[in-house]
Amino acid sequence: MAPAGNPSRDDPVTVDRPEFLPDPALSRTEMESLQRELAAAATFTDDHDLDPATVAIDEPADLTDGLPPARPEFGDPDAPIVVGVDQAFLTPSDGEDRAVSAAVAIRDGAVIEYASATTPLSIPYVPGLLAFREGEPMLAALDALDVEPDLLVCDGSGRIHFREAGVATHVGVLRDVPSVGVAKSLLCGAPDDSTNERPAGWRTPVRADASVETADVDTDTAAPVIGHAYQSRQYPNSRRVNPLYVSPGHRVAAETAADLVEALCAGYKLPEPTRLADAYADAVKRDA
DNA sequence: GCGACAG
DNA sequence: ATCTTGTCGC
Repeated sequence: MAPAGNPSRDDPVTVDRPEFLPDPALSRTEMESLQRELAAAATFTDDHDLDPATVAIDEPADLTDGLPPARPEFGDPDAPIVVGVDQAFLTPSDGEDRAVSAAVAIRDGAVIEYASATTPLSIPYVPGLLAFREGEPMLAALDALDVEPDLLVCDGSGRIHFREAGVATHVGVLRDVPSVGVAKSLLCGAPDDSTNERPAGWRTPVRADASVETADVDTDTAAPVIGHAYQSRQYPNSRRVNPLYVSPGHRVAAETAADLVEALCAGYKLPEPTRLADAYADAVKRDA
């Protein structure tokens, strides 16, 4: 049940904007200036035909007995295709580290395709430069997909980023496809309200702070909203679950990004596309 | 110098 | 992200 392309790292990756490729060989300074140019090319307003209602997922997938089989013939063939992307890592004590990138395409609430790619990792994780470590693996997995995504749901930040160019923005601009970033912790910025003890469904804007260099953080003007803290799940008598940090990747406004992610959540903390991509990445990692 | 930092 | 069993609380 896991048909998966397996492109090698040397296969050229398909992009609409090759000048923004996240080349891991760049210097840190070059990576940062590339991100500034990327942010300038990104669109943080709605430029798509998506309606949260048409991508909504009502029933969570049952993962207790493995991943659900891909059923391309199921559901409305004209519904938007939402693709969740996530990575897992292979760390042999002797060889090189490799990334397992997984993409899961969902349409009308059903999985229609799985695709993955296993690629060598060139650089370590550096906060703010995640796209240069995981960008190529993600693009390789997206290349292995037969269907064309109408929306990308990336694991990590989009506009919530020092230069407003997180991995969701990076991949979205390269492919010129609407994208949103879903992070489990906050990279930068400041929530309007405290995120403690919030009920499911609650959200608050996240505004740029002094660490966001691309935004003007003056005294009199309110700082721009770069994303939202969204409480996707909570327990009745406990306040342990942390919120999700949702931000625009490309061609989606901050408020809409939160609306879309809310519609894609079906009872678990993570939106279904991310949850399935996470499980699929682990599955590929296990038998590899 | 101190702090703070997606996966 | 990853290394990992039991365990506290829905």
